[in-house]
Amino acid sequence: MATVLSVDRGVPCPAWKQVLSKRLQKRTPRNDRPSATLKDVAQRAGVSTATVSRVLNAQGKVNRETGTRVAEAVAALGYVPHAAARALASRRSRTIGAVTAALDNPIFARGIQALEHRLELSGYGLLVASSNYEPERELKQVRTMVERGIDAIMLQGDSHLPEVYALLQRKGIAYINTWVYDAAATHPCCGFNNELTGHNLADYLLDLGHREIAMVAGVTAGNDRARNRIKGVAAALRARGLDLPPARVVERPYSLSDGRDGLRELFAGPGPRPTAVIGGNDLLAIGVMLEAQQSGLTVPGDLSVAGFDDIELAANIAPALTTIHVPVEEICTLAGDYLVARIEGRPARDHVALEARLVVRQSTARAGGRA
Amino acid sequence: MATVLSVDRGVPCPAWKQVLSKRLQKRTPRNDRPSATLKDVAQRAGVSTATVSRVLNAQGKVNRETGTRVAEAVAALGYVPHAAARALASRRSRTIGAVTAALDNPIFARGIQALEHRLELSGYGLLVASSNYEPERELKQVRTMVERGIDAIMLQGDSHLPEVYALLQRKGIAYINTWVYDAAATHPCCGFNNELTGHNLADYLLDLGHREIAMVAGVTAGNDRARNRIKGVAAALRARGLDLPPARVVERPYSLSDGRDGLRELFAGPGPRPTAVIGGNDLLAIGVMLEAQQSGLTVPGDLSVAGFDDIELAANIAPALTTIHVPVEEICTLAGDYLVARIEGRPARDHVALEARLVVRQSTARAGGRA
DNA sequence: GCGGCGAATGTAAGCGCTTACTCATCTCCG
DNA sequence: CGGAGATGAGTAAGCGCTTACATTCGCCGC
Repeated sequence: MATVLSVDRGVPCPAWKQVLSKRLQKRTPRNDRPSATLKDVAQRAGVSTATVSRVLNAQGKVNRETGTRVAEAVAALGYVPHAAARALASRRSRTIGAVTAALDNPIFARGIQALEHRLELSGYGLLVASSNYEPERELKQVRTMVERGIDAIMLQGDSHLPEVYALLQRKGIAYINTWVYDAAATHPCCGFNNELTGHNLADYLLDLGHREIAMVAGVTAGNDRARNRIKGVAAALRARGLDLPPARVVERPYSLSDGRDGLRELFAGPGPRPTAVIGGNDLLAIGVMLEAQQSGLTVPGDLSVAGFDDIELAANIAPALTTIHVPVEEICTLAGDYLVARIEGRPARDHVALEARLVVRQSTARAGGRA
Repeated sequence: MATVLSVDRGVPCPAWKQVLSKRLQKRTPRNDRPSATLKDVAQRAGVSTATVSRVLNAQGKVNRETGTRVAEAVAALGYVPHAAARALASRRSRTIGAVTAALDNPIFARGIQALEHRLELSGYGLLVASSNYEPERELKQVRTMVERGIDAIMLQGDSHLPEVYALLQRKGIAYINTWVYDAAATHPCCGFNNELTGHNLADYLLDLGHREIAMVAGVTAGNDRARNRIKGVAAALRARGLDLPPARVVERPYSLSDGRDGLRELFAGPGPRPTAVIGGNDLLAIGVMLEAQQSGLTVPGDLSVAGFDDIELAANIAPALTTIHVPVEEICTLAGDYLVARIEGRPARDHVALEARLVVRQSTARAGGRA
């Protein structure tokens, strides 16, 4: 399709993994120049290490003048505390982990970014990993994060391998499931009711007169959110005496091309063509929309399309996408609030509900009516 | 523009920060159930801690049978090594840092994800932070990462505050600048020549007959890549006796709406309207394209648009975007290779050039010709 | 004038691991 | 058959901090 034209000039063209180099680096032994330690600071300031530690940790209890002297020593020596030593002695690493399904879905990336901002405020670092929606991999990642001594961890969804919960509980590590809300959940969570949003979105399409509704859903294996969204849609249809047969639900990961691909499969299916397609997330929905348009259909004239998430593109593409707005920054910020509170021994609400609202735009219209 | 319609049902609708809770958590003292330590494992296996350590670190030197016995003890106790202790004793944290400009630009998120994958293979964790293109903030983040004991760090671009380089060098921490390549650079780098890609892209448009070329560039303050792309474009124009006056370059962050906004400003400027606009990255370019289309222009008929990066959307949107394909996964994977090699004392090439190719698609056409 | 108290600081015991050394066997040759 | 060299395992000294506990000292009330 796309012509690839190299107009490169001057720079040699190395293939993947072929590289240029100027010189080889010699091994730099760690430990080269031993950095200043607490002891050095203490010596220079003429106090004990305990006092320096107190100053650094702002525990009050220190004479103003002594504090100043220490601060000067710290500055003069360019002293940088050694986190591992601190973690070992205090049994706190001041790092929090987050395992996300996929960083390359912008909605998740935004969440991670929001969490990082929140944690930065409280002086925590953020260790990330992406599980690619594979539970086994998630477990492994949680495990290595636990080894790394994270103080708390943010998870996505609530269907995790039992070992994940067991490990976290055994180690007394605070955790929270995000993107989901269930008042009756046994685990802390912060998010919204995915099934309900699916239900609402389907209701809206039904109200527009659509009867032939299909979905390009996310892959449900190990993904409770995808599952629940489908469940909600199916329930809404059932409530009106309609059905959501398997052939009307195709599962795809989460890219634009997955969405395009999904629509082609739906159209190849048996029975009447759907008049409305719900994407399991905006990327899928937009993929569906682009595929429809590029195969000559108009949206929403010939096909209504809706999604979940409300990524930036949803509001900007033409036609703008009707979708469920997910307050991802809020979810992750609140999750950060929760984790920090738990670490620091403050009480925290462990079931937080946020609202994911339907945002009607131009990609949906009455069934049958052309635009 | 967009109607917001709440069809929420059942779930109360808390405003941002308003939350529901089921019960308050009691403080869980850390240290609750002291986890098994090396010593416990040693005891159970009837060996010394040194032996257990050797087994865990696969240093050979251990009898097969002893090894098995230790492994059993580890499993039986559910032993998880304590990374901080390990880091303190070995002076290696097995974590690497990455500070990116913005995680919510999908191209960067993909890079981080690729890096994480690479590091996972070698057993390293990834600490992330996003600087929002603010040098001061980057410095602060590098500093806290250094405190956290990262073994190495990946940076974006090559214009960092001198304190950043100084700190890293003083601490003997390996680092690499990504997204840039300069054979003569004093710092390790892995990427491509941004100026050259700007030059190539402009040449291509000039070859199509465009003379009125404008840019919606990234914000240049503290961003060498944005600066160099502009520089390349300007050089190409100059080489053909043309000019790139300040009014023809507007700077915007990196979102779709920034792109739309940028085009409006360009159109409001003096002189003839540009016939081709280059976006400082694909998000900006696509924003430009959407704005043009939604204000009644056709792309590429009335306006040619091109970008940099080649995000997934570029190939899928209509018309598909002509852009510079940036091999971000390769860049970050190679950067990971480099950092791991340096940490482990292996030699590594410290100037790696990759190619960023022009990919011609449908958003550009001959000047004057409608489609 | 003395016991007592609180504030400011020092002392030192670890936190859980790695690793340089040491030591005991065992193997293999001359 | 003695000793050099391997090999496998143990001993113990930290790594750089935090923190419980001890100490010092000035000051107050009676």
